[in-house]
Amino acid sequence: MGNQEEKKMSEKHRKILEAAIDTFAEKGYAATSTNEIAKKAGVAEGTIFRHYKTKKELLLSIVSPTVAKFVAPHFVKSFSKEVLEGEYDSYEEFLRKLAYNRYEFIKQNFPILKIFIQEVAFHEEFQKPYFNLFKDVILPNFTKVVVHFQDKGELKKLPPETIIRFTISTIAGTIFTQRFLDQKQDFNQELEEAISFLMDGLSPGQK
Amino acid sequence: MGNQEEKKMSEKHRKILEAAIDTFAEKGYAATSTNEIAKKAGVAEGTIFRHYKTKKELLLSIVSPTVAKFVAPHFVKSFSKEVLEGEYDSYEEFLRKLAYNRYEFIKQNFPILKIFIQEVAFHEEFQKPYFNLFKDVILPNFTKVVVHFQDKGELKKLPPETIIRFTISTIAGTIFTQRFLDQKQDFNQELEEAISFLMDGLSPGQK
Amino acid sequence: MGNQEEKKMSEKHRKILEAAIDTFAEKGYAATSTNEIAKKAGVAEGTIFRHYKTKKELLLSIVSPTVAKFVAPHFVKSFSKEVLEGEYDSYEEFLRKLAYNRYEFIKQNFPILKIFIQEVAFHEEFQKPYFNLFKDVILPNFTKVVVHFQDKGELKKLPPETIIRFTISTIAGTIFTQRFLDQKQDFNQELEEAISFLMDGLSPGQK
Amino acid sequence: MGNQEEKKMSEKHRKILEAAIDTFAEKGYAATSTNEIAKKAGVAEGTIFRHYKTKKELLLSIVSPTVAKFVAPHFVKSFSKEVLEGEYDSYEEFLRKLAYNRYEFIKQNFPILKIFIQEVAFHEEFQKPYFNLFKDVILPNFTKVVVHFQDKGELKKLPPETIIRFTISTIAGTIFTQRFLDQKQDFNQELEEAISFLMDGLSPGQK
DNA sequence: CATGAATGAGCATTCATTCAT
DNA sequence: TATGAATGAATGCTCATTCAT
Repeated sequence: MGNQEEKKMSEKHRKILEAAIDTFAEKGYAATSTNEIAKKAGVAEGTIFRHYKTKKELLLSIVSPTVAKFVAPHFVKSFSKEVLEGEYDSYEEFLRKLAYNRYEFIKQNFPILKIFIQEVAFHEEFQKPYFNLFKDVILPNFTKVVVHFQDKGELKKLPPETIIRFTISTIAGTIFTQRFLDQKQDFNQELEEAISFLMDGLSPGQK
Repeated sequence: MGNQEEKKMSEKHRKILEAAIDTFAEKGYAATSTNEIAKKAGVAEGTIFRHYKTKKELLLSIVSPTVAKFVAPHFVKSFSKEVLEGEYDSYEEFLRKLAYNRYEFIKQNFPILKIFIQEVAFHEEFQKPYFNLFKDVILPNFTKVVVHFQDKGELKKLPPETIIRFTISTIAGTIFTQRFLDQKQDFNQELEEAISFLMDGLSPGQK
Repeated sequence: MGNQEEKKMSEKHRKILEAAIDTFAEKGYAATSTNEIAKKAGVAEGTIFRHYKTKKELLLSIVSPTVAKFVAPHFVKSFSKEVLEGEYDSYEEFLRKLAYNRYEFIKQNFPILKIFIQEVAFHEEFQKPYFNLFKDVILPNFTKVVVHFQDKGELKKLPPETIIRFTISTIAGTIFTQRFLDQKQDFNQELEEAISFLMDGLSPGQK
Repeated sequence: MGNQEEKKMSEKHRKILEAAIDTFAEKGYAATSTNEIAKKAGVAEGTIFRHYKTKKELLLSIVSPTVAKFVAPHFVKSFSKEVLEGEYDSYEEFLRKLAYNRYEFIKQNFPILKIFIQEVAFHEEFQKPYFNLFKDVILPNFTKVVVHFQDKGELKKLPPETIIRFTISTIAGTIFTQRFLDQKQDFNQELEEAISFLMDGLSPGQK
């Protein structure tokens, strides 16, 4: 969004992209016709195919870069000890940074992420690369963080994937509720409740 | 599944239903053609429209009863004090029953529930009734349970919806992980970990 | 034309075939649109595709059986000596039968053969099978005939393929001229001239 | 080919022409897109239309001059008696010159002539002028040659068009076979066989 | 209840051609 | 002269739906 590639685009090209995002998000990829996108973008239908060979290529060009960016920032840098100790004093602080950061990104790229979530089940092109990214990059790095704080005695000695699962479930549930159900609520407060729920549930002290 | 309505169905009718469920789940409603369903079911295309006026009616007839059943059993009976005290000795026991029960149901009706989750965003016919069911029946009854155990001192004095959210997030996350990622894991053990995480996170004691 | 397969066809199906033959012959395969065929046949465009999966399948279904029949009758039976001596007293008589027979067939199937000749250069599906049929069936059998009459002293001792080439060129040229240039001429007379030209050119006597 | 007009052409213009000839010959005019020509020529699609108002004009500009040249040289000069007696001692010598000459031309301009033969049936712009050229120039001049040698007693007293037909059929058949079937054969020898076949078939002696 | 031929609107995509740069 | 983005009509083909049998 608003990144370098879009700078080089012609007005019409940008309009096509916007129209496609809107319509894919609203009605789903399969139920959106190129005719509809063209009309909404104010261009001829043929123009779409000057920029994208197929409708599917249009979908990929919308979804891929944003999802890559969504997943990347916190985890692609390798989590050396310095990074861990320098950046996060506690698992609680790590959670807080993670949650706020992802929440902002979701707020700004909501339609594209919605398209991804809707379509990922139906397009193999999506499944493999992102599943691998998760398994090979995110999960190992996330695990390092968890082990680090388990070693410091801040977290229960559960399997790291289990702790990760609880963390992601709780934060995702909080963000999801905020977006879809009670958008008027104060997100900060909800998030702090989620964090203290998580810390209570994951701390070894009370066993 | 195997309920009364299906008993009355002709062989061909049942085949149509099965083919539709399979294909909708695999490729999505919009990307599935009635021709494809007919072929997979071994019937003429016209036969589908003898039983369902439109393709959408076929979708609704697949999704609606199952989703209703998914949502109903635990919550449709009004949760009077007797029910509560008779059936659940603790929030932990309630959780355990809830989780196992829902897990079994999901396992048996997975394709249909997948269709619902994929399509709910695109069909208003789905959104209102189920949103209302949730708001007017499930949430109030679930709230009664939570308040009941808050009164007994088993749960933190957070807003009940917050507790409900943590509960659902954690259990849904556990079931989801089981279904999609590590299907070989022992579900019982994972669920017990989730329950004890939840109880630790939601109990007032350790503050 | 008017054969068994067509008997089973619905009225609309037959109309599609007729319209396609007419239009392919008149404008060429690539320059003919399915829309045009549908209009000429008085059916909906979709109807064409109920009967033929693609436009190309329609072309093949028109051309293949007729060309097969064109090529087959004289040459598919293996030309044993009995056949040769029983059926043809002289090369001249063989020529006469061949020419009249092919001429009748061409007259009756002219548009389809025209389509074949126009399209054979562009569709590999045509080239291989018919080239092989020619090389493996027609040429060897035709060669037997020629050698037979060379042995009887009726034909020059040229390579049989050369004699075949002169024979085909002359007869094809005669038929072609008749069809395209002077259709009012008497074909019988032209053919007899061609035969006596051929016999004069191919007989060993006058060397 | 390499003539005056092409001298004045820009590099790009020449590339367009070459690409168009190749592609028209390979796939046919109607099945060739201007986009494809542009890509093969390494120019922008618009550039084609700087040089030729329409795709059809491009076709005409390719085919017309070459076909005109093919047909012209032997016959456009009016065949006065002096020409006849000066240039050709016998019908046989005339045939030999005609055949070698046309064969060389065909060899050098094969793709363009192929395009012409494929397309002549579908474009009226081709049919009339070349048919007229044949009828008004070639046929009368060719007839003069035939009559000349009939008067000298070298040829049968058949109608001249019949003799012309046998001549063209045989020579065309020889060239065609050489081009399409057995390209390894020695053309000279094949041609001499054809000529002696023609002379035997057309000489009055043996009647 | 079941068929399958038929429909015509709609689909993604390609086309020859235009035109501002 | 050459470009390449843009067009809108046309393309081959698919769609959900209808209906006579």
